Amino acid sequence: MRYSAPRGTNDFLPDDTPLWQMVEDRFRSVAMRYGYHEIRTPIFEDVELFTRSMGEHTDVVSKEMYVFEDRGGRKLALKPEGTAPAVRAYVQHNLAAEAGVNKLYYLTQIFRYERPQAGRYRQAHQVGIEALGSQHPAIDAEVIALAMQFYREIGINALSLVLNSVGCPVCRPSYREKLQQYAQPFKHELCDACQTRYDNNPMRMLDCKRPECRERLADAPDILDSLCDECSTHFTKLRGFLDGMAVPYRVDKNLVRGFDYYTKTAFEIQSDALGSQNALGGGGRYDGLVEEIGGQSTPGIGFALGVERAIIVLKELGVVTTGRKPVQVFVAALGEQAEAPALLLMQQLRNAGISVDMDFQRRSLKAQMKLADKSGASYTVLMGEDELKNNSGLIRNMANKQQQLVSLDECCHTLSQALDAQSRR
RNA sequence: GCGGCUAUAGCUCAGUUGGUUAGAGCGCCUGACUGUGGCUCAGGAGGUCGUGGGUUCAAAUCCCAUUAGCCGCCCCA
Repeated sequence: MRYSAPRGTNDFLPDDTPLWQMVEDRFRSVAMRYGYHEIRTPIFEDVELFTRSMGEHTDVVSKEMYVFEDRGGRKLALKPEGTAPAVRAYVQHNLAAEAGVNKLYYLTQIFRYERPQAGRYRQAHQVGIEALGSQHPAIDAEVIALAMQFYREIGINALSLVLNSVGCPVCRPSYREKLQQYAQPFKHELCDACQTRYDNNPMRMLDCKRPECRERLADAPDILDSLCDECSTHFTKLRGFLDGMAVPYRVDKNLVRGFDYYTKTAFEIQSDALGSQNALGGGGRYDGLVEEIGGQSTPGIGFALGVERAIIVLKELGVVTTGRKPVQVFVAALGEQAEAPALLLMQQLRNAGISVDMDFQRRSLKAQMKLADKSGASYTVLMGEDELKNNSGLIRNMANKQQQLVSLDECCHTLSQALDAQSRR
């Protein structure tokens, strides 16, 4: 029997992982510069955490969660998103007791039972942040700026930032009613999905992609005209901050986010390099979520960005190099008597912080040189009969073929200096 | 969950109207160079033709099912 990875999951092989590491490293680096701290939460949680926070009528909750019961009868779910678990941990450990705003970042895997497609997998990776404890629009602006800076630093510039406000419990209900009233006369002409949305979540009709629905709803009431004073002021200030920071964006009154917990600010980052999965990431404010999960009423805002999608875009743009990282030194040992000295030298080099590899298949010198070349090593140390007679190794500079016989005691020091000089260049 | 396209070597792909031992390029191994990489040349290894059934004298090729990937819908990261 030959096994393969389950549907919708991926193996990331040594040629892939350096690119992933680059993306992850730069995300950490940007998040740190914005004053965020890493949080790690379990890969599974109580099912209820997600049904309560995201809303039981959302697709993710109603038909995409990996739900299971453990041997103790607990109803659990593999996490389908990162916000609810982070907020749960925030409440559980009373992080609110800390001074100031809690700024958290995470890198996580998420699980959703969906039909796989490029950029859409059953096990996917997200990086995200959550800022808890401020309702000031300045934090919204900072969160959005962070996301855009992250993309810039990994090498993605051609993006559109789409912005909207989805209101709050004060103004949203009346807007929903307005929308229903508006659509009521032609409700039966909308697609099946929209007819369901009409009842469950009328705002979702607005981002329907069907041309017929779009046309019918083109002149629907604008949520931005229906915002309460507080939401309206918040949105205006946010726009002012973004303008001030020179973060370009586009307001789209039809942008609606998928989960129920969003309030006020909603944003999405899109790329043309992706197909129908054109959202690289998105986020928004969730001022009611902490309370919903059982904490003190606390405002919050965050985002989640899809790592797979970012990597698809990077490859599409051709701005990145893939492949393994080179080692610095390769040791070519000839014959059995060279094995022990070779191992010793490698330990010395590694203790000195230098990456080293050798051949472990007892191959010919020629074959070992080929491996050395493939490994990307800057230097190869040849240890054969002649060298060992003199208690030495022959250090070969792979770039210019210059060779130098150096006593084994000096090899580590010599290589270390040569590599330093090289990296300074 | 719905509709469609695809599946041949590690990778990218050829494979005529079904017709003997299924090919190429790259990669891998060996040698030319018995202790020296990249270039070149010469050899070589490697394939249950995704899987299971069926039609046929004969199937990589036609039919059905199944699995997986991709495209659109849906959803979203």
